[in-house]
Amino acid sequence: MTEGAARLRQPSMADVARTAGVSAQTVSRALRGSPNVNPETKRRVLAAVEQVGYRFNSAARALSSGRSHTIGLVLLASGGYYSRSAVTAGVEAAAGEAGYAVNIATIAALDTGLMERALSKLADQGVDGFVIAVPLISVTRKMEEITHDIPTVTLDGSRTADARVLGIDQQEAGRVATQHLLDLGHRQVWHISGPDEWIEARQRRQGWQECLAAAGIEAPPVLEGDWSPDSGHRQGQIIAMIPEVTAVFVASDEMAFGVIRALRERGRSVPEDVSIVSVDDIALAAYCAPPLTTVRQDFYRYGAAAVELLLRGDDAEVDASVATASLSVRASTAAPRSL
Amino acid sequence: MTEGAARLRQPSMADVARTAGVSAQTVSRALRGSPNVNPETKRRVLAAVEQVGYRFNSAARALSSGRSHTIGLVLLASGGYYSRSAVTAGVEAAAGEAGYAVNIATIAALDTGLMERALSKLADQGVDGFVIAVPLISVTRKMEEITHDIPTVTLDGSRTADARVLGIDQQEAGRVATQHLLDLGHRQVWHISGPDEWIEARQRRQGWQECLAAAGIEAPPVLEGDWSPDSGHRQGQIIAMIPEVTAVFVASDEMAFGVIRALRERGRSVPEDVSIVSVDDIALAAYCAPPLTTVRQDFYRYGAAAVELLLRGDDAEVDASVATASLSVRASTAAPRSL
DNA sequence: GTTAGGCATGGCATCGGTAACATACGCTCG
DNA sequence: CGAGCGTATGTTACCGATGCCATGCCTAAC
Repeated sequence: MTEGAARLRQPSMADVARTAGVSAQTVSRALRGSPNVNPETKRRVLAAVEQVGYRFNSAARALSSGRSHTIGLVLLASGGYYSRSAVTAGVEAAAGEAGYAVNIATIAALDTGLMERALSKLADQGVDGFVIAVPLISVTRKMEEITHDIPTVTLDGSRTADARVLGIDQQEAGRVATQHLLDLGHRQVWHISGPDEWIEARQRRQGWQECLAAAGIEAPPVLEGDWSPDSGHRQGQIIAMIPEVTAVFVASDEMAFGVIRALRERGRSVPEDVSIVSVDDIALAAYCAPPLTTVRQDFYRYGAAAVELLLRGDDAEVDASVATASLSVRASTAAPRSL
Repeated sequence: MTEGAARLRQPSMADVARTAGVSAQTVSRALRGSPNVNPETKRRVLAAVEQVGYRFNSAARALSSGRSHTIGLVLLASGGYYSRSAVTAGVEAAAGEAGYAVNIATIAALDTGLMERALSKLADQGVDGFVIAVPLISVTRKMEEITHDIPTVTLDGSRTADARVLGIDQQEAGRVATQHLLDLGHRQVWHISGPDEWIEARQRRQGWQECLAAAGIEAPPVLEGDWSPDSGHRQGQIIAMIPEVTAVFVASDEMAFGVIRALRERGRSVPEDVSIVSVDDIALAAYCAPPLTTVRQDFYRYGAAAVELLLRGDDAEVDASVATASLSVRASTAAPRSL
C-alpha cells in the first residue's frame, strides 16, 4: 500500500552500497578516489550513484573527518565595489577548483567588534581557512585565538601572529604612479590617500613618498579620503584651490572620479592644468572624462592567489607572480604646461 | 605526566554539560533558547560555555537536524560590479540577522551547464535555500529537480516550477525613465538594452515600449548591449550617427558611461544634443560627466528582501516594499534643443 | 609448500549535536 | 486528596560519512 510513498530522505551512501552490492565503506573509498579500489567495483559504484540519485552530504563528511572543505571570506560592505566583486570571484573560482566552498561574512564598518563577530561566525560555521580582505585595525586576543586555530591569509598586509600575508606590492603601485608623473616633467606630485587604517593605503603612500625622496623632492602634505567618489570630490576641492598643483596621485579610481569633477568645477582642466594618476583600473576607468591613467590591480588574481596560498602554502611562488604593477596610460596625465 | 598535553579537540557540548553539572541535552536547549529552561540553569550553562571556550559545531547540528542554516547565492562573474556587491551585502546581512550563513557560487558566463554545476555544488554543500541573482536562460530538468527540493528565490524574474520570484518592478523603472524624457519634451526615445537573456533587461525594455505606446509614439529599433561600458560605447557610436536622436534610455549606468563617451567623441554633447537616462544609480553615477540622471535601484535591499522571502515566505509585503522606482535627476537630461 | 606482504573489501566505533521519548516534581482543580 | 497537567531535566537512538582494524585472497619469495 505504502510502497509508492513519498521519498522523505535523500539517498545515503548505504543506499548506494546496497544498490552496488558493496559496503558503504567501499562506496566512500570509490568516491574519494582511494587507490585500493577495483576499477570494476568503482564503475559499479558510480553507476549506483547515478541510479539512486545520490547527493553527497557534506555535513556528515565534515563531522566525521573534522574538515569542512569550506573557506571563509571576510569583506567590507562599503568602499571599492569593483575590487570586492573581483576578489570574491577570484576566491570563489580558486576555491571551487580545489573542491572548496566559500562562506562570506561582510562587516559594515572597520570596527574591532564587528570583525571579531565576523570571524567567530565563520569559525562557528567550521571553515577550514580564512581569507581576510579587510584591514585588521587592531588585533585582539580573540582574533589571535581564532587565526591561531584556523589557517589565515590576509590580503592587505595586516598581520596576526599566525596569519600569512599575501604579498601584494602596493608600494610599487605608488612608485610607478608617481614616477610616471615625474617622468612627464612634473616637479611636484600631491597625493590623496585612502584611509590610514588600510595598509594598502599606507603602502601606496609610502611608494609615493619614496619615489619623491629618490628624486630629491620634499613631499607635500597628504590629503586623506575614504575610497569613495564623494571623498575624492571633497579633497579635490581643496586641491583645486592650490594653484601650484600640477599633478596628483589618487589612491583609487573611484576617488579620482570625484577629484576630477571637483577640479573641473573650479575651472581647472585635466590633464592640461592638473594630471591625475590613480590605482585599480576598474572597468569604468576608461570611460572617465578624461579616461584615467591608472595602475592596474588584478583583484581576481589576488583572490585566487590568496586561496592558493591558503591551501597549498608555497608562498614564495605566489608572491612573485602577484607583485607586478603595470600602468594603463590614458588621457588624465600630460606634461605640465610650463614645459 | 601528560596532564599538560595539548588540547587536540575543541570542547563539545558534553564538556560544557559536565562543567555546568547538567546534561548535554539541557545545554542544547539552553543555547537554542528553548522556553523550558530554568533561568538559573541557563546562566550556569552560559558560564560554562565561556569557561571551557566552547564553539558551536555547525556540521554536527546540520547532520542531526537536517538543516544547515546556510543559504546559497548564485552570481554572475561578469557585468554589473556594483549590483553584485550590493546584492551580496544585502543577502549576507539579512541572512546573518536570521542566523544563516551564506555560501556563494559564481558562474563565469550565462551557460546552462555552468548553472547546473553551480546549483549542484551548493546543493551538495547542503544549503537550505537558494537566492539566484542570475537569469535562468533555460531551465533544465536538473535545475527543476534541485529547486524543487530546495526553496528558491530568483531576483531577476526567472521562474522554475517551484522557485519564488521576488517581484522587482523593472518595467516601472523603464517607464519612469522614458516618461522623464517625454516630459522634458522629447518626441522620441531610443533604447540601449541589456542582454536579452536577462529578464531585467526585457522588463525595462517593455516599460520603455509601453510608455512610448501610451504616448502614441512608435518605438524605434532596440540596440542591445551586455551591461559593460564597452558595449555601451559600441552602441553609442551607432546612436551618434543618427542625427534625429535626442534622447536615449540606457539600461544601466555602466553602459551609459560608454554611451556618453561615444557621443562626445562624435561631437554630440550631453545633454544639449542628446539626453541620457539610465538605471542603477551606482556610486559613480553622480561623477559621470555629465552626472547621470538615473533610476535608483536599491540592490542591497533586493538582496535582503530575497532572503526574507526565502526564510519567512510572506511574499505580499515584501513585494510591495521593493517595487518603488525613484528617479535621481542630475545633469545628463535636458529639454531638446528645438523647444 | 609454507609464509610474508600487498591488495580489495567489510565491520564497527565515532564525530557532536538533536529529536523523541521518559522521568521527576510541583501545582491546579474537581 | 488523587487525577491530571505543565515544567525542567535526563536517556537513548540516530543523522551519514570516515578512521581504524580485521579479513580473505592472491602473488612472490624462501
